[in-house]
Formats: sequence, C-alpha cells, structure tokens
Amino acid sequence: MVGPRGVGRCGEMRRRAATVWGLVLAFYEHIFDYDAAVKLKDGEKLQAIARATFALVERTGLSGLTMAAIAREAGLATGTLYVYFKSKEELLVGLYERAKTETAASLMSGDDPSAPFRSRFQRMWNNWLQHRLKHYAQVVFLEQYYNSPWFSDASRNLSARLIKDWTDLIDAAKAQQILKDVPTALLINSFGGSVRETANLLRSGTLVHTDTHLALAFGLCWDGIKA
Amino acid sequence: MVGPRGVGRCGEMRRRAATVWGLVLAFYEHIFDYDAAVKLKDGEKLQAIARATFALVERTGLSGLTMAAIAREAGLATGTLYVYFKSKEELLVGLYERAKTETAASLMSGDDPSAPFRSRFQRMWNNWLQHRLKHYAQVVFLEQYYNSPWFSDASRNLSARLIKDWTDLIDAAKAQQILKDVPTALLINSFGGSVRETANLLRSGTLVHTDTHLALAFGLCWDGIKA
Amino acid sequence: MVGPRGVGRCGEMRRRAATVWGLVLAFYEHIFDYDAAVKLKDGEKLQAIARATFALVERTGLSGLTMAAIAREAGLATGTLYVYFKSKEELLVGLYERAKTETAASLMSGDDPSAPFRSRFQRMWNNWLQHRLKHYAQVVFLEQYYNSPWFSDASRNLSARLIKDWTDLIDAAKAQQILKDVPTALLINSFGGSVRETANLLRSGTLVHTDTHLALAFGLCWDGIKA
Amino acid sequence: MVGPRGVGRCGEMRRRAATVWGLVLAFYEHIFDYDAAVKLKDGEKLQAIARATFALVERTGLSGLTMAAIAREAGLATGTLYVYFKSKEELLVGLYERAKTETAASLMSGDDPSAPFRSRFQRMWNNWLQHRLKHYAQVVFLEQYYNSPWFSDASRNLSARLIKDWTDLIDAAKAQQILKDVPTALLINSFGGSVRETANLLRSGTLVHTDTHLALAFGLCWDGIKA
DNA sequence: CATGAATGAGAGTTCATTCAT
DNA sequence: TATGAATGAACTCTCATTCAT
Repeated sequence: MVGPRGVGRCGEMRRRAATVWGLVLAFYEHIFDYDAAVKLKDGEKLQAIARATFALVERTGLSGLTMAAIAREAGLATGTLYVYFKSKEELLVGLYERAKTETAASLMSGDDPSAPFRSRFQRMWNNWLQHRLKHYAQVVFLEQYYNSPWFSDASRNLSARLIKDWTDLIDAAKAQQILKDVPTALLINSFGGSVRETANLLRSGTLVHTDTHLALAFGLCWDGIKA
Repeated sequence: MVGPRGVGRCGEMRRRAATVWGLVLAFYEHIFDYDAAVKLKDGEKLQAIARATFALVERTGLSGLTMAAIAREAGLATGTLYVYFKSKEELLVGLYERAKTETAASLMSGDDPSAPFRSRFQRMWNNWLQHRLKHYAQVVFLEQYYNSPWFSDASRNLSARLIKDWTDLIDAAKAQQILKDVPTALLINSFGGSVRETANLLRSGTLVHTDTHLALAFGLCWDGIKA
Repeated sequence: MVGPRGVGRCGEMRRRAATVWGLVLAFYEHIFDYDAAVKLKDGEKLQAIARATFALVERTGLSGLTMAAIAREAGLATGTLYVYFKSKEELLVGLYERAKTETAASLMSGDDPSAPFRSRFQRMWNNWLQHRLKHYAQVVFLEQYYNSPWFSDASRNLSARLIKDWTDLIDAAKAQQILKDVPTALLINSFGGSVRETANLLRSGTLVHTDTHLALAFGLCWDGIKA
Repeated sequence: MVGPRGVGRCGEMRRRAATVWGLVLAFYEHIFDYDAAVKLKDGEKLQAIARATFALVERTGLSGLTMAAIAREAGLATGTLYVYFKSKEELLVGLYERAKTETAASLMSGDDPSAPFRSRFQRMWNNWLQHRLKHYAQVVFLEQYYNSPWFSDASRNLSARLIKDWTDLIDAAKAQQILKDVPTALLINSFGGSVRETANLLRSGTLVHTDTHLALAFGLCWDGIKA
C-alpha cells in the first residue's frame, strides 16, 4: 500500500491512487479521467516519469540520478515532477512500490493449482526469470534501491505482504513432503537466489539463453530444495 | 614502499595471502605500492582511511559517502586524503580491489587438497560465509560498489583473475563426475548465491546462526550442484 | 462594478467611510473599482482573498506568503487570483491601500468637534489603539509591507493624503496653544509612536489591558505633546 | 550569547567565538590568530559578510536577501558563507545578535552616574538616536528581522538580557520620583518609541537635523515620562 | 607532508505566472 | 469565468577538489 505521503498534492487523487497502486490490478493511467471537467494530473506523465527513471537508473545508476535528468528524459520541466511527487524521496519510494508490486504479481501468473508441484514451481521460476530479464531496468532499480538511503522499514514491510501467497505455497509443499523440511526462509531465498544468479548469467552472456540451459539452472535449484 | 610504520593488519594480510596464492600477493602489492615515490607515505594512515570508509559505507551507504566524512572518521584533514589518493574515484577503486582480493583470498583458506570434495566445498562455503559475516562492512561496500558509477571494466576483470584457482577446482570436480556436468558458471553462481542468501538470512536474524542451520543451508546448495 | 453579491463587509465599509470622510470614500472606491470591466467580477471572492491574505501574513509572515497559499486559504484556484489581480505585487499593493485606508478612517471615528481637545485626542488615540488590536492581522501586514520590496513611492504618498484631516486638526490645536509649538510631524509621530508601542505592550501581555493602563499610556503621550 | 549552533564547524573555534560575540567587548576578528601554524577562519571575512549583509538588507530588504548576493557583495564564493555559518538562518541569527548587542551597548556609553537624571536620560536618548542614524543598515536589518520567520524565542530573550542595566536605571529614577510611577515597560517603550520616531523623521528629511530639533523631540519624550 | 579554509558547479526544491480546458 | 497542471528561473545548500600556509 502506498503510504500516507502518497503521490501528489491533491488529497482526493492521492487516496484513489493509493488503493490502486497498492493492488496493481488496474493500470493507473486510466483512473485519472473520472472528472473530465477539471484538468487533472495526467497518467501518461506518471508513466513517462516511471519509464524515464528506470531507464536512467539502468544507464547511470541510482546514485547518479538527478531530478533534472528525470525531467529531461521524460520530456517535462523539473517543476512538473513536483506536481506528481512531493520530493525525490517520494518519487523513488513510489517507483519502488510500483516495481516491487509488479514483480511480485508476475511470480504466480498463470499458476495452475491442479498441476504437479514441480511444474508449478518451474513455471514460477520461469515467470520470475522472464520478468527479471524483460524489466531489467526495474530490477537494477530495485537492487540499487535496497542499498540506498531511501530503503526504509516501510519499504521492507511491503515485500513481506506481497509474497504471502508464495510463502503459503512453499509451506504447503513442505507439508506434503515435496520440499525439504527446512526453514521456509531458506527455501524462499534459495529459489530467489537461483533466479537472480541465473538472470545475471544470461544478461552478461556468460550463459546462452536456451531452454536447455534454463532447465539445467532450474534443476540445480530444484534438486537442492526438493525433499 | 610501505614505511617502517606500515605493519598492522595490512602487512599481516599480505603475508597470509602469500601462503595461499601467488596471484593474490602480486595483485595486492600492485594496488598499494605502485607509484611508491609519491603515494603511500604512511601505511597507518592508509589503514585508517580504509577502515573509515568501510565503516561509513556500512553506516550511511556508498551514495552518502563524502570525502570530508572519511577524513573526519579517519582523524585526518580532507586534504590529506588527496596525498594518498588522486581522487575519490581512485580511493574507491583502490578499496574495492582491496576488499575483493581479501574476499577471494578467504575462500580457499585452510583447503586440504587430500580431503574429499564435499568436505572441501563445505569448508570453502563456510569460509566464504564467515568472511561475509565478519567483514560485513566490506560486503556492503562491495555490493554497493557493483551498482555504482565507479564500477568499471577494470573492476570487472579483477574478479575473473582472482577466482582462477576456484574455477579450476570446480572443473576438476566436474571431470570426476562429482559435480553435475553443467556450465561452470552455473555452478559457481549457484555456490555464490547460496552463500550470499544464507548470509543475508543470518544477518537479518530470519535464520538463527547454528551449525545445524549452516549444514542445512549448505545441503540445499550441495544437493543442487552434486552429480 | 461590484455585482449584486458584492455586499457584506465591503459595502458596509464604504457606507461607514462615507459618513466620516469624503476622501476615504473616494479613495476606497478607486482602489477596487478601477478597470471595472475586467476585474472585480465578484466582490465575495475579493473579500475572501483579502481575508485569506491578512490571515496568512499574521500566521506566517509576508515573506512566506505564496499565491498558492492565498488561493487555498480563500478556497479558490491559483489561477483565479490572476483574474482579480494582475500579479502578486498588485494584489499586495491593493490590500495595502485597503488596510491603510481603513486604518486612517478608524482614527477620527465618532469625533465630536465641539468637545474639548484633550478628550478628542484621547478618543482618537483610543480609536487607533482599538483598531490596531482588533485588526491585528492588517497591522502585521502593514508593518511588514513597509519593509518589503513592494513598498513604493506610490504607497508612501497614500499615507500623506489619508491623514490630511488629522494634520489639520493638529495644526489647529497648535494655533490655539493647546499643543506645543513644535513641528507638526513631531507631534504626529509622537502620537503614532505612543499608540504603536502601547498596542505592542498590550498584545505581548507585558501590559494588562485595563482602562487605567490605557489612561496612563495616553497620559505619557499627552503630557509630552501638550503645551 | 551565541547559541550552541554557533558559527562554523570547528568546535574549538565555535566555543571561543560564542563567548566573545556574546560580550562584544573584543573585536572578534582578532581572536582567530591564536594558532598561526594552522589556517583558520578569518575574522576579516566574517566582517565582510556582516557588512555585506547589512548593506544588502538596507538596499533590497531582508526578504530579497540571497546567499549568492551576500557572497558577491562580500567578495567570496557562495560556499564560503557555509564555512562560517551552517545555514542562512544561522547567518541571520548571528548578525541579529551582533547588531542587537552593539545597539544595546551604545545606549549607556559615556554615562555619568553623578550627573542629574534628566541629563543622563538625554545623553542616552542621544546615544541611541545617533547609533540609529549612524548604523542605519543595522537598524533596517533589525526591524525587518523582528517580522521575519527567523525571529525566534531565543532572539526575543536576548533583548531582555541586554537592557538589564537600562531597566535598573529606570526603576531607580521611578523610586526617586523623577519618573512617573507607571509600569516600567511603559516608560521604556515611550523612550524607545520616541527615539525611533525621531530617527525616522530625521532620515526622511521631514525634520531637519539640528540641536534645537533634537532638544524639542527629547522634550516631548521627557515631559511625557517625568514625574 | 599535513592542514583545513576556500571554491563554484550542480544538486533538490519552490513558486509566480501561464494557459489549455 | 474558473480551474489547476505545467513551467523554469532562482533559491539554499553540498561537496570534490585545490592551495596557501
């Protein structure tokens, strides 16, 4: 959920945006038209800001990121950024929540609860990997954000809430003796670490992106965690 | 040249490194002794700068790091830093190389080539984990450095050179069908990822630091990569 | 022209002023009615702007005053302010003239030309003091305006014109040897300074607001200027 | 006394400066040389900053004051101001204390306790008036500072402490039935108001600066407060 | 060598004003 | 007419680097 510091200045807008961003079930750019008589903050501009920021962080790193550069990249004036975000911090926190939420949402996409566990896990592993590769700019953003002065407890709490379903699934698999009976956190991190490292290898070109390699990489993970 | 006062931890490191790896020794000396006529007047000050920098990065992050803060923490004047390093960039690059080299050196410490492979790998896994936990400030520094504007190709190349022996060992184990016949990079990253994720769990307190848990965590890794 | 809704305090003022001073009436109307075809669409909004501005200046000072804050406090959009005033400067100048005129008008309210001079002066002293206390926001506005970049010669001239009657009365008292034969400006400022300082003491609570204290304070002034 | 936030970064320096600024008995620019081996903050630069600030406030007002303008006027770089003052606020508070202290100190200069009260008061009245006229830039600064966001309780307290002697003298005169038996605050403000208004008239040219006029103006004040 | 005051470019942020709706 | 998002110049403050001492 977006915290009380929200997105912009307009209280009404902020509250609506908060519930929507939190769920990421709707594309927020559509919710801004509800009252056409009044000029409103523009979802497209929000998109542009997000896109610009992710792109810049991928290119020049989070620490080199300036508001002026974001504005230029997004085709806006510097001041305009402050119409949408109260400060640089708010902007980064907002984009963090967006990226984090999207990432979490991607994980269980297309999950078939009736399929065998191994297939389900493999699908999720693939989901996550593909998301990492496709939205690499967001990944870079997230990894850098974790190590930045902006990473707060509020940010930390978000993660826990987002992967609730995921944790439940792991626990179920453990109960059915499909996964090893070790602390859940160990299984989760083993899985996440595997995706992360594999994606890094694929991106750097050290490992060529073939289905075989993907299967091998998942195999290393699965053989480690399966009962 | 390191002056008479230049003993302490710096000298110690070098001696230890020498017994382990010729490469490491050579590299280590290069970093701090090149251009000895001008720089490196006083090893103790160099130590103080390194300690100060690592401590500050752990506390406030790489992006909040200022030369003034380093100087204050090290008990020096700002200008003095520029006697030892030409610029902030050089300071960071130097410390990166130092931390990276120490980390690599720690990996194979106490390795017994006559012991069974699994024991040797477990020892190395533990070596690396302990190093990560003990020198956490350096770990934070390194992780942040990877994502910083200062991380260059030169920095990237260093890693490859440092883990040559490590790569060779993996390849040998593969040849003996002890490890799976998958790309070496996959095995290396699987191993590294496992150490990294486990260390994170231990530091955050999510996983209590007991020998049992360590064994479990290593088990997840080993079962994944073993043939 | 003030529309049908433009009654309220604004219309009231004008009527009151009319009974007191022709000059004030004329002036007052000039300020708010000039260029009536374009500006002054809605007297209520004008009122709201004035009230909002005075309130904000009392709370946060003239230098912290922003157009956005005025609009918010008045319940309008920022752009709307520019329908009523060409610029921030014009808004401030307009409100200055309004406050200054009201202050001057208050001075001679209820004056009885047939009463003894001392009583008449005391009444005026009290008039002024009460006005200062009651319309403290305006007083703060004026005092800050004098020292602001917006205080121009035009502003300066206004004062002189407004207190013409007052000056005449002083001169008459001097001619009758009721007041000392010293430059009129000295008498006027002595009087004004006394009111100002007394009001400050009352507001700060240093001096308790009783009739006795008021009489004492006026006594200090009167004993100084009387012949 | 200068508060704990002091003048600059060097703790030692700051503490010394604090005691000296508080008393204004020494010229602070001389106290910075005590250790010639080390480059220290420069009293002349402090002077230049003060001079520049007062001059600018007289010319363009406190609200138009920018750090860039101060630096330019003082012949320094912007950043240099922040060597001497932690922020714009500190700078203004520091200069307020300086001006206020100097003003208070001027009041009783040359006082002869054996002289008759009226002469003593007249001398002080003149002292204050001359100071106001001579250091007009400081006066403008002070008057604007009172109405600025920077005027705090700390600033307010300073005044009370500075005029202790002055208050005592008034009380003594009251006890001897030389001044009226009215609240001391009333007498003090009557006196201060008289000086203020007279100075304004002289500066504006409304009143020509002659000994006669000065005597008349003081007479208005004295006749008001004398028993 | 060591010092730390001085520098000034560049960062984040504000706000009077405009203008499409 | 009324709106409020958009603008960009100008503000305060930071910090890597230099240099006189």
